[in-house]
Amino acid sequence: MNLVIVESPAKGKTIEKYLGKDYKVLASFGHVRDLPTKTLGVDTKNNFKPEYVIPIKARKTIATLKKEIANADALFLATDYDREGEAIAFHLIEAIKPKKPIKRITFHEITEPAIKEAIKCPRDIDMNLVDAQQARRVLDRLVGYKLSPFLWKKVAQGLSAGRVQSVAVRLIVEREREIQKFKPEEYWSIEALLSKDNPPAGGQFKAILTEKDGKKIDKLAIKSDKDAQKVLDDLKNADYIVSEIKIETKKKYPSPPFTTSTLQMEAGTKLGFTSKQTMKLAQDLYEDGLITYMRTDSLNISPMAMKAARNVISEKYGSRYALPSPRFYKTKAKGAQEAHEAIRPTDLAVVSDQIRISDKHTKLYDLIWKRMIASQMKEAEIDETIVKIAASNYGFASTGQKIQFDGFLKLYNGLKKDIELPNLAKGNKLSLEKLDKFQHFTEPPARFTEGALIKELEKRGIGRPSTYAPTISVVQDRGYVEKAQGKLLPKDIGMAVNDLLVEHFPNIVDYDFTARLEEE
DNA sequence: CAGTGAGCGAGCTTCCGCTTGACTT
Repeated sequence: MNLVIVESPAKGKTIEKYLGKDYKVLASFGHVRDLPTKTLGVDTKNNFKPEYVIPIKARKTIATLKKEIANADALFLATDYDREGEAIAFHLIEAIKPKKPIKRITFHEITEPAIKEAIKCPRDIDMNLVDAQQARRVLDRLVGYKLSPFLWKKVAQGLSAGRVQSVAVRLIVEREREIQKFKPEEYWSIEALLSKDNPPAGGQFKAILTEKDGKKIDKLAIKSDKDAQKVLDDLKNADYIVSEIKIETKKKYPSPPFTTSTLQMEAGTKLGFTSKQTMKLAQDLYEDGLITYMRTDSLNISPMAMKAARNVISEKYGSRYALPSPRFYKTKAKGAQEAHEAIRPTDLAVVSDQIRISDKHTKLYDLIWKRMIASQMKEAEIDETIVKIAASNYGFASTGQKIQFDGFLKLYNGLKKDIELPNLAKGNKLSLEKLDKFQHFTEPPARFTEGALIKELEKRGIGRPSTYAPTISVVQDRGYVEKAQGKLLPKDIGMAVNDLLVEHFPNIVDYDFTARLEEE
């Protein structure tokens, strides 16, 4: 018998099924050793040597694993293929001290061929990766456990600061200040309602003023009612003549399948779930074997699932919606480690009607299913007609849109209505039905929603899939930030703490601190 | 002699990232 250790018990069950009776698969339930919580646990005078303990929660796990390894011939460490996973494998050895052969194996997807292949090519623990994790851990501890007491002394008991949470607060505080100092700027737009001469009936369409004396008019160029009125006066006796018609076929491609961050964002905007709620629902779906792992930064899809998607698309929507060969996506997220697949249904034949846990589970599953299927559907083709219209020394433009082929839009993000223009030709004379001026004001930047903040953190490489939702919670629990109408805004204490940290520890709350840490 | 207050020491809070139950509301 061989013992295989993975991080997640749900994953373990699946893998055990693939490996058969010669293998027993157990879970470590995440990390099994960590720095002590009560003390710093870092010897700053001795090359920052970390002191590790086995947390109470992990003691039972370790006891079980020790017992099982005694009966096993060999130990396979199948923790995740990333920095934390490598460290967990290392700590498992340190905590168990197995007297059996140890093999480290890795895979990017939980499919039978991937697992069987992994078992065939074991390797040693990569100590460089382990050391990178230890450095990350020690640094986070030093930052968190040195800065937090500084705040207890200067501001209030129980406050906290850290590499990730303090930057999150900073983003929210600085956005709020931008909004506060924002001065709205007035500007005007001019819109003509036109129709084709002979016959005048029907075929009306709108055109926007875009040019003057052959030059583009800046959006903010017309600053007052007086300026706008002057344009209207100038155009009093103008003839409106079609000067140019351009038709372009544009392709619109589907979004990639979900990662943790995009799932949290989309479930927030489309379903109104908080990131915490989304993760809880996704966890349930995962534990029931309905979706792949939900804490991931990878856009990869197993070849088997690609094929399955193609079949579903051909069957449900017709083969012209299927792609001749699979579409691959590459992650743009800084520091992505891609230990898992993207988030997708494990069996694409299961549709949301069959999910009978709760209404919310059904909705989230439906979103994941559609996003996955759409990502392998053919792109949409949209004909865009741009009409330019000359009116004395001014120029107007109107854009028409016609969907030639809906492709993935049939399933995801819906169809926008066609914008119809009458049949026009260069030189056509148009009659003016109405000429209007509209007042506008520039808008301040928007406050962060949970999703927008997660997107910003991910873009900067700050935080990981497992910490986005907890980070949003902690900045609220500390009283730094509150949510109003779904938007995050700083409270006084959040602003005060931020200013103090920026003043005394500018390099640590710097937006690029994490990026530099990763590089170095 | 009761009440007040200064002074002192002990004990508590805290990070990020990996994972779920076992708790409480």
